[in-house]
Amino acid sequence: MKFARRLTAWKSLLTKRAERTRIRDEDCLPLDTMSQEAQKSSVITIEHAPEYAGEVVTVRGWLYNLRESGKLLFPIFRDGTGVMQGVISLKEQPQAFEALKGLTQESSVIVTGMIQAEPRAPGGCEIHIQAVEVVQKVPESSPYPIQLKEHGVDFLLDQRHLWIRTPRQAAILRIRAEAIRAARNYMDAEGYTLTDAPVFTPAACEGTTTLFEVNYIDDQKAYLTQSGQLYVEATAAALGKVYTFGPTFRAEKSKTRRHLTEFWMLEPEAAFAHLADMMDLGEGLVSAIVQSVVKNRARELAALGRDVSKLEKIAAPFPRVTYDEAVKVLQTAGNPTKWGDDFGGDEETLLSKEFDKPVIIHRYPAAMKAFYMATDSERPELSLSFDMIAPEGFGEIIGGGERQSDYETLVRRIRESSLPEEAFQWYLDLRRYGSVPHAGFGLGLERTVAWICGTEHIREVIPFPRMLYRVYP
RNA sequence: UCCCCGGUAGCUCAAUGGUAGAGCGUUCGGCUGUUAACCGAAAUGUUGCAGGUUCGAGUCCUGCCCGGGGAGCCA
Repeated sequence: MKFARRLTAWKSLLTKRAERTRIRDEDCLPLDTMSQEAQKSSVITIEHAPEYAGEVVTVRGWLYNLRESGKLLFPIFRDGTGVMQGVISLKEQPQAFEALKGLTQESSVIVTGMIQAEPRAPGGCEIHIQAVEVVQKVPESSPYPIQLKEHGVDFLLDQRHLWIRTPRQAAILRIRAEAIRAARNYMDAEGYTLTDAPVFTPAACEGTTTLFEVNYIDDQKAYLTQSGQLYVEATAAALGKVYTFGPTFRAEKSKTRRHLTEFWMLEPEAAFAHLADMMDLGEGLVSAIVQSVVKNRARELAALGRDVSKLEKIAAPFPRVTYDEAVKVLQTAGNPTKWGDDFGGDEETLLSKEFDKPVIIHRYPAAMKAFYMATDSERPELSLSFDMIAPEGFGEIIGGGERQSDYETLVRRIRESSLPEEAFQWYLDLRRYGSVPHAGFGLGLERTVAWICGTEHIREVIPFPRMLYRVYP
């Protein structure tokens, strides 16, 4: 009902805007009218502009801001790779001056001019404009809604399709891409094969209350996956060492800065692997991701104002404490946690503040972990599980452990968890036909990227966040 | 589901129960080195919705809607 109401509101808002935004023909220039200057000069991206000092080049992008000072204009252009200031005087370039004067924010432009080092310009160089082609002028009657000033969260999320144009958001999305690339490179180099888990599933992997139910063909019900875990166990028995990387969905009624209803997980699984192997893999993976971002996305981290010295310290090995020890640490710090309690956000933050690296907590009580988790043979009340908590209070980024490989125990755990046994027959086959010890984990991409970027809220690190009561745009 | 905070111009926010305002953006004018430029002027309102109290409600009361933060749960 809430969605329906909001959708109606959005539709009327969009209709109103469309009425205001009728674009006139004279606002647009066909691309074949490119000036002779533009046709002669080489097209470059702003990130490489300093390398072209002294040369005449063409930049294609959008007008980010325009400062006017009489017969002198200072437009700032952005092209997705960065922003660069331009300068133009009425006296020297009257035609281009008129084209730029009064031009509205986010109008699309093709600009030709000479790159010059300029200490007074943000970024250290600027373009002395010789020719401008306005590809599309944003009409004054409906100016670009996002200004160069503070905005509220609700407004920005409604404008997410435009918000991602701002330099800060663009930097975050580039860091996300780098994190994904680094993670896949690391997993591939470790001999893991990428396999994909289905998005439609017949039953729950985690709790049943957080499933998104969808109508499948012919009145069947299906559910959006909460985790690729069970499928990756099957492919591990087929290929040995595997991982999935894809979206997962949880209908948790959670409104916190750490939650999305749709988020991406990287889930490795290896046959004949044990808890310690996965803790090693997890710290190696996280180190590789962080170091790759530090090395290849220094500009973006600087744009975010991130303290890179904290990230530079992130290298394996990470500190490891058992659940038993963690409870003692918390109690010593005056926290009321008792043995058997799960750790909430406060407890995680308290524990992570003890270290300047992610901390691994292992061997949680079996009662608080999922049905497929193996138990410690020496202390059956403990599970062979581990979590990795990010520093600086960014919360749990990895959860995993060794899987229950015994058929009878697994059947009993499925019954105890009130899960539909028939839906898990294929999964139980993995214990009928050549069951082996195996282990894996899930790494939450957005929480990891949020920590690396130091963002206040996880919603900024995914292009189009899906959250409780928000599926637009 | 529960607790706390909020909803006023396109945006960010003001406004002892007593004439709804400012800055930004937009429009018009000025300015040859601006840094979210600056200076001058103009236009812009169903104060989330519905009731109630009152001579009078943006302000107080009740209900509802919407959003934010957090708890539980989780990556």
